Amino acid sequence: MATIRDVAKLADVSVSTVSLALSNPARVSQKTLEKIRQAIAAVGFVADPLAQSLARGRSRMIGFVVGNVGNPFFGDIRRELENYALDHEHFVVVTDSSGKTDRERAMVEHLIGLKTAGLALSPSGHDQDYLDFIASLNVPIVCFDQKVAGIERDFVGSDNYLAGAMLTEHLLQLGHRRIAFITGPSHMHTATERYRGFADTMANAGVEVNPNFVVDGQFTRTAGYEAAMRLLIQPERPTAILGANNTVALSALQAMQELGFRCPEDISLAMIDNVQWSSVITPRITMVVQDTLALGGIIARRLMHRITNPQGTVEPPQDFVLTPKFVPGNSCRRI
Amino acid sequence: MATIRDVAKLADVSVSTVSLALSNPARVSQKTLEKIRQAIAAVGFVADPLAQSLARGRSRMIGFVVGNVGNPFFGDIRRELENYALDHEHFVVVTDSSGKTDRERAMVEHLIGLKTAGLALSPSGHDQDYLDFIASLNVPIVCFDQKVAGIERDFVGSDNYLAGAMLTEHLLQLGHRRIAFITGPSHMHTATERYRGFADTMANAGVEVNPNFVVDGQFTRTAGYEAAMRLLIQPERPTAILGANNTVALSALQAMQELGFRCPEDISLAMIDNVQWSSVITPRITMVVQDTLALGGIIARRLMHRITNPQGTVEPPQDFVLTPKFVPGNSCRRI
DNA sequence: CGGCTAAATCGAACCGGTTCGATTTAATCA
DNA sequence: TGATTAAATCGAACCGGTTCGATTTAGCCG
Repeated sequence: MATIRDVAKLADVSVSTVSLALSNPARVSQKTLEKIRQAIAAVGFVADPLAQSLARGRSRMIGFVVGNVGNPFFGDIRRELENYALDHEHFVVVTDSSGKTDRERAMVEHLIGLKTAGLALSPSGHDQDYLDFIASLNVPIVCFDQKVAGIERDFVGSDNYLAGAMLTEHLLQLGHRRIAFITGPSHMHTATERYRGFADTMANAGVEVNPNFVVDGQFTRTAGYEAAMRLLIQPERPTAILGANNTVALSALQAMQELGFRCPEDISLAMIDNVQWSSVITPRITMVVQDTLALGGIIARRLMHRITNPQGTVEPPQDFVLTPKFVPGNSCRRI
Repeated sequence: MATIRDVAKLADVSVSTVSLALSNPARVSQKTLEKIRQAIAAVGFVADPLAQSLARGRSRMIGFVVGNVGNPFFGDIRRELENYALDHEHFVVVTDSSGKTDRERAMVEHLIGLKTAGLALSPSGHDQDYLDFIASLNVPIVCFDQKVAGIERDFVGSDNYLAGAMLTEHLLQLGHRRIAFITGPSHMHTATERYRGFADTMANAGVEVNPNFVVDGQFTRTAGYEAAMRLLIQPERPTAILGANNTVALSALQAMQELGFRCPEDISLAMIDNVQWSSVITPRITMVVQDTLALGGIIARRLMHRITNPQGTVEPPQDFVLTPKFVPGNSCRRI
């Protein structure tokens, strides 16, 4: 592999001039520039990104840290970020924490070690130690999806309270009163906000929530399935189930099917967040979806903005909260 | 951030001794080792991975390159690889080419620039230029999923011919004769093999394939949908559709539903490869699935083996081909 | 044409490690 | 106790760039 010194030798200039020509061509004379250009082409020089990063103290990589890259929600965001980053000569490296906080932290540490230019992070940690860790990082970071109290960074996400409220209102309008709610982990902002939206809307309508109708689905398939089963075996069953995310809602659908309940004839179902093949799932689930492409775009622009504008003018962290959209299906019936 | 020189100074030894103590403690005396240990703890030293990679010419990163990280098939493999890699102190960076060959190449180049220890690659390229490029890389590479003729590397995948043949035989056994096949891109090994399995099995059974019953679904949603529509508007319709992968098959299901065909009453459907929420899709599609966890495990072990055993004994590339598994659903009826 | 300034170029130090031949120290044995 | 050898440690070069103060060159003016 050709190095910058090979180029310098061939072009008969100093190494520093070659470096300068590469980073700031305007400051090098025309004929020198031309000599260097030819020399670069002749030896096939490509700058070593590792050496550059070491010397500069910054790389051109952007770290993307999520709990599950397989989730299409994150997939869309990743794609948007990646396209935007590539346009700006940055490179996205994706890491997946599998939802484990300690692994997430290890990955962030690793990315920091790589001197990444910036981080797009969907944080799952919430203890003080983790918050201090994030705060200590001197790198542009845009958090998304999960708003964690105590992290003073840009945040991009959806109005989760509204999402929960919208679906609850919809079910109330259809005449449902015995509405069950499958929640997510209590330390997750999305989970608690969606639940708040549900609870407040029920209260506002003067409908009391049966405590047995609120079950924890952990946003996972197994816990969601179990939670749904607990709902379905009660003597007085709910007439509608509201899943706080796609995973628990579909787990509920599976449980319903297995026990022989029909949806929506026997029980209505609604969920927050889309899923890849929603159009071929019977019934089509009524849902509230996030504008993933818009979210991805905002994350990308905000992060690149932070990266390219050094901390000169210390812009305070900002929240970007988008309104989710109601997408009717045929999984909710009027009663 | 503390450097190795800080440690050396505090421990009152030379920099090279500290480095040696870190990489090969056995070659350093007990008391020196202890001094160094304490110094490291005192200054909070952590080796800079960039500097290490630059000096060593190799990093501890493994590149994972696929066309779509969102595909659960790749997701499972990624997870297996990641777990195994972390156990061996390596770090997986995931990149997604979005199925674009030029982007895939750019990403591989970038990963090579990062001096990755090894690559797990599901190649999409196939022209000679690309093959030469891959051949020129002096890094352990394990290819998977797509077997590309001309790439002399370890390969891990499933028996796709068998997968196509199994489902075809199943449909034949149920009495189907007018079986349609939605193919994938002709340059993809998985697509052609699956088709061969279908065609051979039909021929062996003495059943002629209606040329109008073989349509190209490109393994994508839009093309798959279009292909399925073409099948469904024919005056003499197929009694069964075999999708060469999950995407085209589900697109076909969607098309059938939209036109009012019932599955399996009107038309049977079968597919190769699982999909995340197959259990809640009605009907449950009869399919042949790959053992993704096993594939991931083999890829991981093979790659780490290549990484840790330098090319001393130049083991020839090896193919690992697993047998896929038949998973009955209720999307195929006897006629 | 000398003097002054801006532009162009250079040299050396630096980023933070690794590596390896050279040197010092310690252990072994005659 | 001195010679021999192995073990421990060191110093300097190196990986491949960047950076910045110093030096050289060029351009302009009086």
